[in-house]
Amino acid sequence: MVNIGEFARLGGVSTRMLRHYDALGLLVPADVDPHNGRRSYDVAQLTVLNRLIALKGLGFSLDEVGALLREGVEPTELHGMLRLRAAELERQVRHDRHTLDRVQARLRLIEQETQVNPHIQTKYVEPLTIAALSAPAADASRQSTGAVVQALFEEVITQMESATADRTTPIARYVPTADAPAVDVTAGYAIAGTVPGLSLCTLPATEVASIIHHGPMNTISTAYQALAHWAESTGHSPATWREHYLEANGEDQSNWIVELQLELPSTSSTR
Amino acid sequence: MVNIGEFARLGGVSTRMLRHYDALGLLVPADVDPHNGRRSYDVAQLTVLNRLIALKGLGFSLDEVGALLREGVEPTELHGMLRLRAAELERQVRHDRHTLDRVQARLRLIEQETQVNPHIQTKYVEPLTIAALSAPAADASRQSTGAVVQALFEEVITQMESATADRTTPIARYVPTADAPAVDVTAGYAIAGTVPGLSLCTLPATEVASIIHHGPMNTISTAYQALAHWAESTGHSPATWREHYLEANGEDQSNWIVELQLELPSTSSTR
DNA sequence: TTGCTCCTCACGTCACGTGAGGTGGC
DNA sequence: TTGCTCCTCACGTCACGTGAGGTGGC
Repeated sequence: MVNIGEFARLGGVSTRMLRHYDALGLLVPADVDPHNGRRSYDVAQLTVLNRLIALKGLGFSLDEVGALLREGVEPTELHGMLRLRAAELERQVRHDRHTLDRVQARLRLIEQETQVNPHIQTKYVEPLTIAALSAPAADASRQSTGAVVQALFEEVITQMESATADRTTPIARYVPTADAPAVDVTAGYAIAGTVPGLSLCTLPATEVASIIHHGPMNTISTAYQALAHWAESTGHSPATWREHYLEANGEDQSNWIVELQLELPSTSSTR
Repeated sequence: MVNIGEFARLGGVSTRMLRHYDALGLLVPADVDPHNGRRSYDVAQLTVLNRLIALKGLGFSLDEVGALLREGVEPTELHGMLRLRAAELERQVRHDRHTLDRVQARLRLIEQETQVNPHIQTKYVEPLTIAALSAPAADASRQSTGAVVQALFEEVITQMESATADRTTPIARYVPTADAPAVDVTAGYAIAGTVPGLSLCTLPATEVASIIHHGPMNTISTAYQALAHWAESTGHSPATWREHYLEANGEDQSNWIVELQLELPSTSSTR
C-alpha cells in the first residue's frame, strides 16, 4: 500500500490523473482514509494502471477504456473495437497526409513567388490506392482530356456519395497507350475500404518530377510547359503523369492549387 | 449585402460559425443593424471567408488564422508558419501510424488466441527512415545479437535525449554479411529531421512475412521458429529480418509486443 | 515548528453544436 | 396572423493542467 504520490511515480503519471481516474471510477484506490480522504493504492494495482495507459495509448477515450477495463469483455468484442479504432486511425492518417500535401504545396508556391527558383522538384511518392474510374482520351491535349476527366469525376462523385464514402484529394492519372496519341485517363479519390461501383486501383510507388500550379485550369499550360522543358533537358521523355487537385473547391478556380507529377521510369538502380 | 443565413449558405458554413468568427473579430459583418443586431454581409466578404476556411483547413487554430488574415503578413513569415505546420503534421502522421501499427498487432494477437490461424501474414511495408546506429554481431543467434542490440539502443537513446528528439517505435534490422555467420545489426527509431551523432538510414520498401510475438524476449524463439518454418515451406531462405518493438515500456517484459518481419526478396515482378 | 504531501473545488483549454427563450420581418 | 429567420445567453464537449486555499503527517 502506497500513497498517491508514490503510486503516480511508479506508474509514470500525474497525481491529478490518478484523482481523475478515481473520479471516473476507472481506477479506485484500494483504500481511502475515511477521516482525511487520503488515497492508498495497492502496488498490484499497477497492472490495472498499465492496462489503462496502454488502452489510452491506443487512442481509446476514457469512457471506452472504462468499458474495456471492466472484466467480461469478450475477445470478439475487443476485436470489434480494435477494428473500428484501426479504421479511424487510417482515416486520420490519410486526412493528415492530405493536409500535409496541401501545406507543402503552399510552401512551394511561396518559394516560387519570392525567388526565381527551379520550381521543379523530384521526389518519391508512395503507392496510392484510389477509388477510381478509367476511360480513354483521343490524345494528351487538355482539350481532349479535360472533358473525359470531368465526366469521370462526376461519375465517381455520384458513386461515392451514394456510398457515403469520404473524399480527400481528387487525383487524375494519364497513361500513354500503344494506340498512338490516345491516353488512358484514370480519375478518383484516395480512400480506404471499398466503394461499390468503383474499382480500386493502386498507383505504383515511383519517382516523380513535380510542379505546383496556382490558378484556374485554363492557365495550367505554363506549368506543363515548364515540366516538359525540364524533362527534355534532363533526358526524360514525357510519358505518364498525374494531377493532384490539392485545393479545388467550388466553381471559382482562381485559387485552385494543382500539383503536376511526371512519373520518372525507375532507372533500375540498386533495388 | 446578404443576411447571415444566406451568407452561410454561400460560404458553406453554419450561422453559428459566422457568429463565432464575428465574436473573435475574424470576420466582422459589413453592417450590423443598431436596432435589432441583425448582421449583414457583403458578398465580397466571401473571399475573406474562403481564405479563413482554407487556413483553418490547413490546421491552423483560429488565433493563428486571425494573425494570418490581418494584412501585413510577409511571405517569409507565412513561410515560417507553414514550415512549422508541416513539421507538426509529419509528427502527427508518424504518431498515428505508430498507434495504428500497435492496434493492428493487437488485432492479430486476438486472432491468434481465438483461432488456430496461420499467424504469418505477408504485407508490403513502405520505406522507413530511422535515426540509427549499426554494429556487427558474431552470428544471428539471440545470444549474439541481444547484447549488440541493447548496446546500440542505449547509445541511440542517449544521443536522441540530448537532442530532445521524440522517439516512436524502436526498430532493429539484421542483415547477413558476406563474412559467413556474422550479421550487421542496425537499431534506431523512426523519425523526421536529423539527430546529431546518428546517421539516418532509410530501410527499403519491401514485401515482408510478419508475425506478432507477445511476452518477454526470452520466449520469442517460438515466433522465430514459426517464421523460419514458414520460410522453408514457401521456398524462401531466411535472410534479412526486422524487429518492431510495438509495446516495450519498462523492464517488465511480460506484456511486450514485438513484430518480427522477414524481408522477402522482390520476385522481380511487374515493376 | 517547518516543509512536504495530500485534499477539494473550480476555472481554463478549443471550436463550435445545441437547445432555451424571445423578437422582428415577409 | 403564421411560419421563418434572426438574436443573445449559456451549457456541454475531453482529459486533464493549474492554481487557490486549506489541512494532516513526519
